[in-house]
Formats: sequence, C-alpha cells, structure tokens
Amino acid sequence: MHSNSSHYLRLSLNFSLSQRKIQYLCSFRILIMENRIRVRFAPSPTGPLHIGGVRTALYNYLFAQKLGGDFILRIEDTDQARFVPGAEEYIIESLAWCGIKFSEGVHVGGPYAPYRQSERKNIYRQYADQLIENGHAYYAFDTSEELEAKRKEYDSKKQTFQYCPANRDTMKNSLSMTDAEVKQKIESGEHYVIRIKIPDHTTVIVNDLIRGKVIVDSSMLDDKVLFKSDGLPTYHLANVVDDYLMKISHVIRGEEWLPSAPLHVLLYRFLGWENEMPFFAHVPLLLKPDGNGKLSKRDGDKLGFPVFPLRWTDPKTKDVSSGYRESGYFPEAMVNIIALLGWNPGTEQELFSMEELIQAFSLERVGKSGSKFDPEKAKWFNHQYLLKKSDEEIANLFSVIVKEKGIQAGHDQLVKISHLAKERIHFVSELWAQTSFFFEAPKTFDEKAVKDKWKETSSQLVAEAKDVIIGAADFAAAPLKTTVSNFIQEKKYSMGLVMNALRIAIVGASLGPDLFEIISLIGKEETIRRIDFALANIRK
RNA sequence: GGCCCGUUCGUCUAGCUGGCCCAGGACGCUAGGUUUUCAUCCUAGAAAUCAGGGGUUCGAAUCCCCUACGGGCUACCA
Repeated sequence: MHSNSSHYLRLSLNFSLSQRKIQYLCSFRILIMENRIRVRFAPSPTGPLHIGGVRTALYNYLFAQKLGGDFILRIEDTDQARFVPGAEEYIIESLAWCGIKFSEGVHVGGPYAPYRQSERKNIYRQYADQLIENGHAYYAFDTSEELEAKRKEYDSKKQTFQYCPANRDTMKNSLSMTDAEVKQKIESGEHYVIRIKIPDHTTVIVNDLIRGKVIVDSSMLDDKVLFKSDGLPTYHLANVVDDYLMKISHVIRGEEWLPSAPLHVLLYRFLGWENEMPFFAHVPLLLKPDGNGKLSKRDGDKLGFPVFPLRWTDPKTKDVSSGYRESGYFPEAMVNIIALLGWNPGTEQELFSMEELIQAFSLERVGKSGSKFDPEKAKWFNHQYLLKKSDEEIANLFSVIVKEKGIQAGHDQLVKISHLAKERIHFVSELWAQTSFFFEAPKTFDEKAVKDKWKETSSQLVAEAKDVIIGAADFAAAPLKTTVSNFIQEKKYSMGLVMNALRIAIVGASLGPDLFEIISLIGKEETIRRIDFALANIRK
C-alpha cells in the first residue's frame, strides 16, 4: 500500500504572478531564439467536439498565430473501442466553421505526417521497449478480470487499489517473475501490457504556465499502462512520443490533464527528452450552467443551449443534438464568446474579431477557475455581430427562410427589409416573425394590440388616414411621413392614436419597424387593400 | 477515500509588484428618457461583508496558514 501521508511531499509553492510572468516570458526567449513555437490540438474521435474543446483549440490557435508558430491537428485514436465514425470529419468541419486554421494535420498533411495515431502505430513500440531496457517500464500479465477483482477487494476495505511500487511485486509482471517465465509467457502469445515503473520517492515538478509550479511526489503516481495488449499505446505514451517527435513547444490542453502531467514529465525524463520537454498550460474547464461538473458531450441540449458547434446526429442512436451553426449563431460570435470564457484582455473591449483576438491573446491572461456559459450574453453577442453584418449578407441568409415559406421575394426587397429589422433581432431566424407582414397581409389582428390600442375613434381615424395616403404624391418613406404627420397635426389628432391604429391595420399587430417604411415598401395598392380589410374586420 | 486545481455581483470578469477598491466593466434585471409599436439608443439604479476564520502589516480582495465548499483525476478512455 501507500506509504503514509507524512511522506507526501506536497509543496504548495508560493508562485506569485510576477514570477509567473517571468517564467512565462522566459519560455519565449528560449523558444523564439532556438525553436519554433509549435502547438497542437489533439482530440480523440469519440464523438462531436463540444464548445470546451473548441475553446481549447481556439486558445492554441490564437497562441500560435500571435507568435507566428505552427498549429497542428493530431487525431488521438488509440482507443479503437471508442471510435465513432464521422467524429473526425465533424471536428475538422467545426473548427473550419469557426475560422480556426491548421498549418499541419490529418486533413492538410505536413512534414511530421501521419497525424493520426492509429497510422503511427509502429513508432510507439520502440519507445516502450526502450523504457523496458532502461528499467523504467515492465511487462504486466494481469488480466482485466484480475485487476477488476483487485479493485473490488480494495473497495470493500474502503481503500483504492493502485498498481504502484508498494504492491507491484504481488502482481503478475516481469518484476515479480523470473526472466524465463516472462519469456515463456510472451512467446506463448499471452496478452500483456507495458507499464511504467514509477520510482519510489522522486519529486516531480510540472511547470504550468497558468498555474505555476505543481510539485508532486512520485509515490502518488501509479504504474500506468503505456502500451496496451492490443498493440496500441495509451494516451500517455502516444502523447509524449508524438509531442516530442513533432517538436511541440507548448502543450495547451484542458485542466483534466493536470493530474497526469507529472506522469508525462516522468516519461520525458525516462525517454531522455527532458531538456526538450514542451511547456505546459492547463486551461480551466467549461462548467455546466447549474454549477455542477464540467460540460460534457452527454449534456446535449438538456441545458437550454447547444453544447456543440455543429448539429450532430449520433450514428448509433440517431439522436440529434443541436449546434450553434444551425441555431443561427455566427461563427465570429461563437468564437468571441468562448474566447472570453476563461480569458480576458484586461481592457474593457468585449467585441473581438479573430484578428483582434490574435493580437490581444496571451496565456498569461488565461484565468484559473472554470467558467459557465451564459446563454443570455451569448444572444447579445450574436446580436452585436448581426448588426455588424451588411444588409446584403443578412438578406442572403434570410432569403433561404423566405423561400422555405414559399414566398417569392426580390433581393432588393429583402435587403431593405433586413436593414429595417436587423436591430430588433438576435438571430436571422427571428427575422420572419418580425417581418412576415411584408410578404403576407394580416388575416387576423393581434388581440392584445387591438384591445390596448384600437379605440372607438380608430376606424374613423384610419379611414381618414387612408384618404391621405391615397392622395400622397411621393410614396417614399420620408415624404410620406411628412404628409401623414401634417394631416394628423392639422386635424389636431393624437399622433399615437392614429399611428398605432394604422399599424394594427397594416401589420396586424404592434410590431415592426417604422410604419412609413413599411407602407412605402408594400406600396399604395397593398396598403389600401390592408386598410380596407382591417376596417371591415376589426371588432372591438 | 486519496491526490491535484480552484473560490470577487445571478453569469462572464477587472483587480498581479498590498493603500487610488466601503471593489470597476459587461450580460441580464429594475426605473426613467427618446419613439407611432417592438427593438435599438441614452440616463439612473439594485446587485459581491472579495467563501469563512486566523495571522503578517500603520493598512489586505491582494501576502501566509487553516477550514469549508466546488471541480478534476483516480481504466489495457482520452
């Protein structure tokens, strides 16, 4: 079992920010002078990427771009059992949609190809063998069932079983058997794994760019499997070997990897690569909005907002999870939103283009605590980006919806409508509800609007206004407004009373942009037709 | 359970080398203004005893310690 707790070397180092800054800056001096900045995003194709993963990719991308480095997409598919068809394509498409570009990777190739670990299968074994030769790893023959039994046994004693220095002698491995036995087992084709031989009491320091120094005594670690019986490495080995071989300078990954970082440091050391070890930066997790636990793929749509960038259909269950793209978010907005979840520029700027993010980004300003996604603020961001879009762009997006409604509309008309309505929506998808009356005359009248704003005199006033509109010489919005306003003022009518009633008559409800713009756009004939219909059909 | 990481308004956060912070910004919320409706926009406001407790200090959100709480990890998963 474990040595007692007095042996645990837990030096919680007082790592002030200024030290952190110095260390951070040092990491560049070395790298900029001698090596390139090279970072990677290394997802496993076990399903769709959620926004937390997208954010990790984004931070890597921003970091690389800022420093003129390389950004690599490596697929970590060493677990065949969890492989999900379509996941890799999904990951690539998602990141492309976000505007995150790779300089190397599965989909674009590069000097360190292949970038899929399953295709690099044959290069890992030699490193596992090297570790065995140097006495830093060993063969283990325990079956899953035996290990499971061990765990159960320990569980019942309220202890945790760990394959570690204290008990590896009692297990079936090359340390507890004679060489002849081992040789015999291997030659007879018995399944085995290769485990790291964790040293007894060695201090391992993980220098994290975000968290400072994390110091752990190796006795806290266990003899993790490095090479599985299926002939593939585990994440731990593959990740270290590939990062080394691909000359990765900074490993920027999720905080869930922090506990295994000491193991990785040990691996670099045992492989003789400690001097070329990358810098680590463990970014905080994205949490569920209810505050319990990290965001996970299983959360799907249960949270009231998408967790995936793109819609995803599970190939097995056919369950569909919504995506930001399909929900009407602009990729620029999504990128802006997630960039600010865990990072901030230190200024009051909140709206950032990708280029601005690249300029402003630094790992130094990445926070330490997890953050929750705020759907309300996300809507606001999307609205901001919607306002930035040209009327033409919005019209193009809107035209798809309009077409689906079976309506023929001219491009110019859609551009004008988009212009008039865009500031009152968060998503293009809301445009129809805000503007359908441009295309279809109201058949019914909003009850509440009629109740509140259609008074006894309204019919009379609207009828009079109709005559004024019929007589209008210029039907552009501005002159029309002058004409009608003059009429209302001359008659000493209430502006609100007339206009509200007129709006109900023409729009069918109390919504929409400037009424004169509406009238001008739908034209005199249509306007008159609507007013007549309203006068005939509105009953208080 | 063990180990590791974290903890400032409801949410995202500013705050780093201690005093300019009885804590600033943004979203949301409330009220008012502009307006022909809604929205935009403008103004104002409520909202954090800086997780709690001890220290250090003339002075602490900021440094130290403890506790609590939250999270992560604890697979032949990544």
